[in-house]
Amino acid sequence: MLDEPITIKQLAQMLGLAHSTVSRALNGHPAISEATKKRIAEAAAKAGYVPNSAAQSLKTARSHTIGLVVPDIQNAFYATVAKTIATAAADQSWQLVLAITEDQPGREAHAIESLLKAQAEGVIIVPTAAPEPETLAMIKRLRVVQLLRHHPRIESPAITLADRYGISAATEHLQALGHERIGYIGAPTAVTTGRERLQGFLDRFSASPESRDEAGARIQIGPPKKSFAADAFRRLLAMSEPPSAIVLGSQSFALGVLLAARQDNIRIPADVSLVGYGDSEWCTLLDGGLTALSLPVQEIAQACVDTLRKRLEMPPTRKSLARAAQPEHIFLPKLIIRGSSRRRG
Amino acid sequence: MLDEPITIKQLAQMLGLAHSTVSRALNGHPAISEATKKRIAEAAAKAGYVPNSAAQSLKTARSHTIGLVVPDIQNAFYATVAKTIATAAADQSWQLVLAITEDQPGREAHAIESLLKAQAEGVIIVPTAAPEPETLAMIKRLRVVQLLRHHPRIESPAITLADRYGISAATEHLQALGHERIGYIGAPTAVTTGRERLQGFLDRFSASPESRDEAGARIQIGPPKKSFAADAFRRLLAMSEPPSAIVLGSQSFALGVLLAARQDNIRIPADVSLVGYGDSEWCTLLDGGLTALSLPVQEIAQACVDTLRKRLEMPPTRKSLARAAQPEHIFLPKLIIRGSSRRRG
DNA sequence: ACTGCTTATGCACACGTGTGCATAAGCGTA
DNA sequence: TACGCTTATGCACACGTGTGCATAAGCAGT
Repeated sequence: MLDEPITIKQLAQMLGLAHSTVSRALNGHPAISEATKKRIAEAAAKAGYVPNSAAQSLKTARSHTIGLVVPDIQNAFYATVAKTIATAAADQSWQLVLAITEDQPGREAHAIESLLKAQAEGVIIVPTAAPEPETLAMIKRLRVVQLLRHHPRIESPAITLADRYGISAATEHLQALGHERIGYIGAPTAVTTGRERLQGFLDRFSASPESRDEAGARIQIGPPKKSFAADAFRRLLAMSEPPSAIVLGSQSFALGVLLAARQDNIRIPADVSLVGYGDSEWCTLLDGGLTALSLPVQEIAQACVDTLRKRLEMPPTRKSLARAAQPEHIFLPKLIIRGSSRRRG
Repeated sequence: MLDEPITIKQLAQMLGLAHSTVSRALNGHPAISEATKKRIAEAAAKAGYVPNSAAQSLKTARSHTIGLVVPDIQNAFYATVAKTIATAAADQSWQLVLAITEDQPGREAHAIESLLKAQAEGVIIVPTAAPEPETLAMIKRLRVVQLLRHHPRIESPAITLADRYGISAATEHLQALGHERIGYIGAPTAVTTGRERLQGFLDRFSASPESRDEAGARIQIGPPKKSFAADAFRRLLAMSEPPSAIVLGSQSFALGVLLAARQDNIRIPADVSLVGYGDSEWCTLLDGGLTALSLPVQEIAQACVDTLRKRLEMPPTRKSLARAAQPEHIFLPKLIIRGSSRRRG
C-alpha cells in the first residue's frame, strides 16, 4: 500500500514491449523466446511485479479460492480439519477463506454469499441445523462437500461418521459391564449428528417399551457447552434412581462433566462410569484415562480434501455433479477403553 | 457452478434498463428513485443476482480481504485469535484468508505473496524466525499487524506479551518457595518470544556468575512439541543434581511433561514443582491444578482486530503508516498459582 | 523475386463492475 | 413558447489481465 502496485502495462512499458508479450512470457507461453522470457522474468522480479488476482479471476473465471465454513475453530476436531485443508490449499496454490458460523444460520448465510461473490471454486461446510432458504439456493451454485452433518436439501457428497453405530457401541460397552441405568448427555437433535447419536443410544433399549421409557428419562439434550454438560451431569445424579454410567454425545461435554464431578466429589469411575465422545489430547491425563469414542480425524480431513479435489476436476455439468452427490465416505468411530468405565460394583 | 452466474448486464436487460442504473440502484445511489430501486432489488433477489467481487475489486481497488498468517491453528491460542478475527471480519463484511506457516519461511512467503496478489487490505501475522528477503519486501507493501513475535525488519505495530517479565515472575515464584535448582524447557531462541522468555529465566540468576552458569546447565531448548518436552523433562531429571522445579517456556510443553511424569511415576509437585506457560482448558483437571502463566488471549485477539481496523482507516501515506509502526500493545501474563508448585520439602 | 513456413510480437477486445458526463423528461416561471 | 431547474436514466470509458488474430521478421526452397 505504501508503494502503488506495478501493473503489467507499466512493466511492459519499462521494457519497451506490449503488455500482451509480458503476459505471455510470465505465463510460459511457447511462442515467446527463452531469451525474452528470461529478460522479462528478471525485470518483473526486480520491479516486484505481482499480478492482480482480481483481474486474473475476472478474465479467466477462475478464482483459486476455496472456502471452509465451520461452527467453531476452537474445537480440536475442526482445527485439525482446518490445518489439513490449509496445507492442501497452499500446496495447490489455492486461497483458503475461513468462516465461522457458531451454528447461526445468519452467519452461515453471510459466509456462503461471500464465497459466491468471490466465485469460490469449492466449499467445505458443516451446515447449521436450519440453513435459510436463500442459503440453500446459493449453495446449489457452489461445489460443496458436506462435513459431518448431512443436510437433506443440500445435494453434495458428505463425509460423515457412523455416529449411531458409535454411540450404540459405547452404550453396549457399558451394558456389558453390568450397567442398567445409563444416562445420556447429547447435543441438539436438530442436526443429523445429534439425531443419529441419540438414536444409537436408544437402539440399545429397544427390547421393551418399558426399558425404552426408562432410558428416555435419563436423557439430557442441550447446547454443546461445558456449562450445559456440568448442569446436565448434576441433574442426572440428582435423580431418585441416578444412572451408574453416562454416555456423552459431544466432544464438548467431557471437560464440563469431569470438572463438575471434581467439584462435587463424585469419583469416576467408582461412583459413575463415563464414556466420552472424541479423544482429547488430555484424555490420558486423568487417573486411568477417559474411555472414549476415538474419531479418525486425520482421515476425515484428508477425505474432505480428496473429495473436494475430485469434485473440482469434474466437468461442471449438472449430470455429473448430481451423480456424485451421494455420501461417499462414512468413517467409524472406535471405542478406546480406558479407566473411566468400570464394571458396576 | 451449475447455473451460470447472472451478470448485472443481463439483469439490466431483463428489466429494460441500462446496467449503470442497476448498479447505482443496488449501491443506494441517491439519484435513483425509490420505486426503481425497489423494483430492481426485487428482480435481483428473484434472479439470484450476486455481484462478482473480482470485478468489484478491480474497479474499486478495494478487496475487502484480510489475511491471518499463523504457525499453527491447532494451538488453542491461535485458534482463539482466529475465532475473534473471523467474527470481526464477518461483522465488517471482510473476507478472512487463513494461512498456516508451520514456522516454515517458504510457506510464509507463499502466503504473503498470495495476499499481495489478492490486494489484501490488512494482514495479521506471526512472523517466522527468519522470513525470506522477498517476503520482507512484500510485507512492506501490505498493512500489517504483528502478533506475539516482533521481527526487527518488519515495520508495523506489534501486539506482544511481556514474556521476559512473565517467565521471570514464574521463576521468582519458585525461588520464593525455596527452590534453588530450577530447570527451564524453552522454545527456540531464533524468534523474539523464545529469546525473551529465556532471558526472563536467566534474569533470576544474575546475582553471581556461578549461579548463572549453574542455571544455564539446566536449560533445554527445542521445538514446541510434546515429544521434545517429554524428552527434555527426562533429561533434566536424569541429571546428577536434578532440578526440584521446572519452568515451561511454551504452551505446547505442559501436556508432554505431564504425560512423561505419569509414565515415569514422577509425582507433581511432590517430586518436581511445575509452572506452565499459558492456561489450557484442562489445567484444573489435574489434582490441584497446574500453576501457570495465564495469557489474556481474548484481549490480545481483540487488540489485533482493533489495531488492524485503525490501521485500515489510516490514509495510505508513508508518513502516517511509519509513525504508527511502534509497538502499541504489550500485555502482561498473570501467574495463577495452583497445585503443581509447592514449597521445596 | 516470390511463396511458404516458422518464430516473435503487437493490436484490440473481452471479462463484470462503477462512475463522470450528457441527455431526456417533467414542471414551474417569465 | 422559451427558459431554467430538478430528477431519472443511458452512454462510454476505466480498472488489470489474458488471448485470438494479424503482422513483421527471418529463412529456406522453387
